[in-house]
Amino acid sequence: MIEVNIDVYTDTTIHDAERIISDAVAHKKMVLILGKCRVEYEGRGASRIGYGERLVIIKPDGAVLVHRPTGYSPVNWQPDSKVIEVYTSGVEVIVKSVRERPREILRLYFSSIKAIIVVSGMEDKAEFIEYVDESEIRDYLVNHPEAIEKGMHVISVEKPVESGYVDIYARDANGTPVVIEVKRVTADKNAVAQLYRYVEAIRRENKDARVRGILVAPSITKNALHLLNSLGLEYRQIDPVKIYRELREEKRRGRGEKTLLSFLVKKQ
Amino acid sequence: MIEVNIDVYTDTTIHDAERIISDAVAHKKMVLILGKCRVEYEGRGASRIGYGERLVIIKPDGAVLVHRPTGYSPVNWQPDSKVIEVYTSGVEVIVKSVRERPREILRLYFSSIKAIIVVSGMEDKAEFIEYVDESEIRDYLVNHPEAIEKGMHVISVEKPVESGYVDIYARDANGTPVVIEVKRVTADKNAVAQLYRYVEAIRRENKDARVRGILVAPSITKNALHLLNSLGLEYRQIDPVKIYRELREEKRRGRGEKTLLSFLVKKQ
DNA sequence: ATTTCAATGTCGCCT
DNA sequence: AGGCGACGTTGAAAT
Repeated sequence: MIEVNIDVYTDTTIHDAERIISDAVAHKKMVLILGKCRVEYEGRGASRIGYGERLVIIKPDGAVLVHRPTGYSPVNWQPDSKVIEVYTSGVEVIVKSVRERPREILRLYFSSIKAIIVVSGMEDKAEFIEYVDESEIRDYLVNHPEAIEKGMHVISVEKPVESGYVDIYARDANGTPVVIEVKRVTADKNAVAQLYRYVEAIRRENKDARVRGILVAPSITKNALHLLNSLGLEYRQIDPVKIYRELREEKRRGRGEKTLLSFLVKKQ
Repeated sequence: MIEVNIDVYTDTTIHDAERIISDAVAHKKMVLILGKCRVEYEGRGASRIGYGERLVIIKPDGAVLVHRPTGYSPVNWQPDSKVIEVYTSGVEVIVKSVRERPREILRLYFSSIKAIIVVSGMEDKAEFIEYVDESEIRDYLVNHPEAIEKGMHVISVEKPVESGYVDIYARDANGTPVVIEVKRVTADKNAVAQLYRYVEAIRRENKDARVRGILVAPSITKNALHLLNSLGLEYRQIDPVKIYRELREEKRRGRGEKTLLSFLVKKQ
């Protein structure tokens, strides 16, 4: 198994720095450089910035980031680059990063280098998961009520009742009213109490005790489930990630139908 | 004079790591952390990512960047944050960054930390200079309308209309109104739609259908050109690099003759 | 403080 | 590879 290895070089000579960086880049390692540099960029745009102390990151895939001491975004960068040349003028260490398509060149001129950190064997295979918010889950369930239960059909969304709003008000296959409360994260006793209040409100409205209450969430705490059961309410598990992917898929499919006119009608 | 100072810590215990990072953040130093972590984000959106080896940057202004081994953009970030808490569960070092307006929380859970680099006294006062931007191209065309078409004369610049601003409002050799939209990069359908909206707005204003629309850009996408043609609009190609050089030349030439008044008259 | 518009936007997906 | 739309867009200028 490969292990992360980190080499730190401080107070190097210009020539050592050139060799160390050059070597690391050649071996597709990640390099961090802390030093004073000026930067020139030319490509889609063109810019330059004089000497300042900066953090430069060169990633194994050729991405280059020049960070100033403040701010979220790099002052200069290269999203990726095929060729990274490292050389020296005798006085400065120069890093030249070239990107094709679009043709862009980034040049870093280091007048002094405080530290070089070379990192090899970094591994990050984790999947980035973006999940949906509650309203998106609710809208998805409105469009796919069968995901809650076969034969379910939606009557209204965000229906106002005494104590708030019922996320989804529906009827099941038998025509029995159903109050559906949606949570994006683990449901707790508060969520159960909320659902119960809404169910009671609808029962009073309908003068009918046969109103079901369903709590829809990715998970539920033990205590909340116990309370739910004792109140005669129900729980349906959903997978937000699955819904997220379904939504993405739907969005993607919908995009295809877009016509010239629909584009023009669209604001901006 | 303050000097840049760099402290590198490797193979620290969880508790030492917590103390070092906490201390550095408190003293508004820049911190680089190389280690294995998972990340949770919640705010405008919500995301999580499991354990992976990453580079985390905490800047003196509270900006936080979580970088994977590849790619330009951080997998998670905080543009700036008022509060950064560093603590430990005994097993993990946890960094919690909170941003107000919009309320966003970023949590990093380090299961192992390979290296901590603390940088203090970084100074970067250099000014970032961008050579040609859209407004410079626009101003160039305002001063050289013949570059667009012989006989063209400018009526107004940044003329406000319903849906935005017309870059250049002009009349051609025949006196016909012309709406000119300038783009510094390849024009796409958005640019065409924008121009079309402005042309329509001017037609309504003038109660005159004889309004020309010209999109000025270094290049245009195939679809955009097709849309442009079907809407009866026109395209003129310009070369930003050439304009950049002309501007340089003019600036150089003009420098000698420049008087206080000529400068004051000049926009911006 | 809010809104609007451009961006070396970047990124991912599709043609 | 190029077009197209979305983004936790970011960032700056104008309101």
